[in-house]
Amino acid sequence: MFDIVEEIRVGLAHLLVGALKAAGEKNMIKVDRVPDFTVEVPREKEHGDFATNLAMLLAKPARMAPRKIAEILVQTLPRDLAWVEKIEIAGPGFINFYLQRDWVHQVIPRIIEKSENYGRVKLGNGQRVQVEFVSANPTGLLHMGNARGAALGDSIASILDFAGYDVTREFYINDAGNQMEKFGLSLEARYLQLLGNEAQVPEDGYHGEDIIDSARGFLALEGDRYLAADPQERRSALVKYALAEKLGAIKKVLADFGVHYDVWFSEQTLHDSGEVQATLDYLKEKGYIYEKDQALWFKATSFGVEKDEVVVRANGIPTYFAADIAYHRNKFRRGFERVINIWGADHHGHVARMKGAVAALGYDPAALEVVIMQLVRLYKGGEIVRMSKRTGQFVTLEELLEEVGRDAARYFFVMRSPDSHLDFDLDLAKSESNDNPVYYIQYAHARICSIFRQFAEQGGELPQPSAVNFKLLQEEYELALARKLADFPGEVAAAAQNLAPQRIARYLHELAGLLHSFYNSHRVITSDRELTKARLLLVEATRITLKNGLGLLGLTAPERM
RNA sequence: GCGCCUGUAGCUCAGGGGAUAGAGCGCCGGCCUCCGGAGCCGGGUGCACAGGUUCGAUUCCUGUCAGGCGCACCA
Repeated sequence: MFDIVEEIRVGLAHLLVGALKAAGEKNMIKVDRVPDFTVEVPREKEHGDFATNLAMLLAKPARMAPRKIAEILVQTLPRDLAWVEKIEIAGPGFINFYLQRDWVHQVIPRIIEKSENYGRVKLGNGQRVQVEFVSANPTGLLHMGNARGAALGDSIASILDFAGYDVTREFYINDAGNQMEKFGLSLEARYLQLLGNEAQVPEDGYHGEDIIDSARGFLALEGDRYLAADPQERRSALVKYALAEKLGAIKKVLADFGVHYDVWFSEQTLHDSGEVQATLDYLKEKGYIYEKDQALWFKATSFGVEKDEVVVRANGIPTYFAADIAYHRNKFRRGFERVINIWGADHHGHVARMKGAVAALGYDPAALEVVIMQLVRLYKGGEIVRMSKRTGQFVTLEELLEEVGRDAARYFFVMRSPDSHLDFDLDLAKSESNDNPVYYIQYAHARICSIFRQFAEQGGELPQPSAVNFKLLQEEYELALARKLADFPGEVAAAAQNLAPQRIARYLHELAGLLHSFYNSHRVITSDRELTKARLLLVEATRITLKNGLGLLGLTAPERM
């Protein structure tokens, strides 16, 4: 563990518990148990480096005034704490710890030693986690919702990896079921139209122009020889061709977006391998399946869900839900201890029954975690752009990448909570992309690199940390910067625990702000050689932290901009 | 009607049981011939409303109001 802040917190908590016990033995404070207190970093730095609410929590059980309790605790604490400068009792009964000013200095050599691993924490203990995200229908292009899911899922996966989990990124390909029928009918209509025939894309089919492109591609390859073919055969050939093409396009645009998967999982294979049937048989055996109106139903109500769900239609074809149950069984059988799905808000109704199904399969429903992200609303020219595939009027991820670029797009999607609706103003993103906060962060990184280039031109080399006196860093901005650097591992842990990449985005923005403030107040390279060395390593530690954090969000850390 | 998410500054949004609630955009005013001005510094009567729990609520709970999304033998 390379988290200084955490070490100090735990250390202070132990000391406080010790003091409470000692006071108890002397009958000065009488309580049955130690309350669930916190040691926190106060928001106001006037309140010290760390503060605890222990005394206030003891007030009631000990039947004493909190400030009185605080006094006793402080007196009982060991006196030989060299690293603590002073302890104060403040406000309603906070105990504030002021550490020796330079405690943060030790973080700098640690960061440089850890380098690209600075910020890694051992939260996951190698636990196997699967993150499934995007999983868009391979019948079209990726839209804004998919893009948000891609940025979120990939960042969550990266953060979990950094937090010590064994992460697998997976894309579930919905290449089976009803939509494949519609896909075939839509392609067929376009194909026939291209050949000058009368044909209509079904109303509930796919009306996007990309379907015409696919039909055109098929036509170029196969000519008109499917004109007279059996319609079933014709559609099958069209689907086979278009599916490969669509999937290829999806893979490519995701790669351009910086998203790479470990596993591409085909729904069809679940049907072909008999896993869907086997899963249904298993549930039936367990008594969770019954027949009604010629359909087979899953007893979701046994798991607190409002109503039961059809798993096999009256026509004998299993539903999407049946396949999804089989898919989740497959996931758990592969040994994942945590299964995380990133879903759009329009799928939230699916969460409860999916968890019910997981429970029915004999797995812990809590092992399935679903991050629901609210939908993206796209604005253009002050008006909402509909993203419906039906109208064929949606902006694709590809277009977004062309217009605002990968870094800006990814940062935009990840900077806010998944719970929050996202209004994406395309005009703003296009016309003012330079104002995007991502550049602010990247600029901090580039600035530091620029200093190093400057220094190298003068023949300088980065010093070894052991040859540097970090205590020379006493300016307010220097200390604030070092202090912020020390927070990084804790931020990674918090982001991982809450599946909240926006915490990293905020952290980086704040860190970059401190670097810019420091930069504008002090020069790194000066005639004072010792101070120059210390500052060079301070900004080097900052550069490493920025780069690691940007990496977690899938953003580049440019050396020049 | 039922369920999930959301109501924080002019706008878009972070944050979060504590001691003085933040950022970006926009607006106004400044920045030393010096490491990159995509930067810095200064300027803010804001936590939807009403109850409850608590030593302490903007944060947790309940209700009301408002917005979004679901509630298929679609996926």
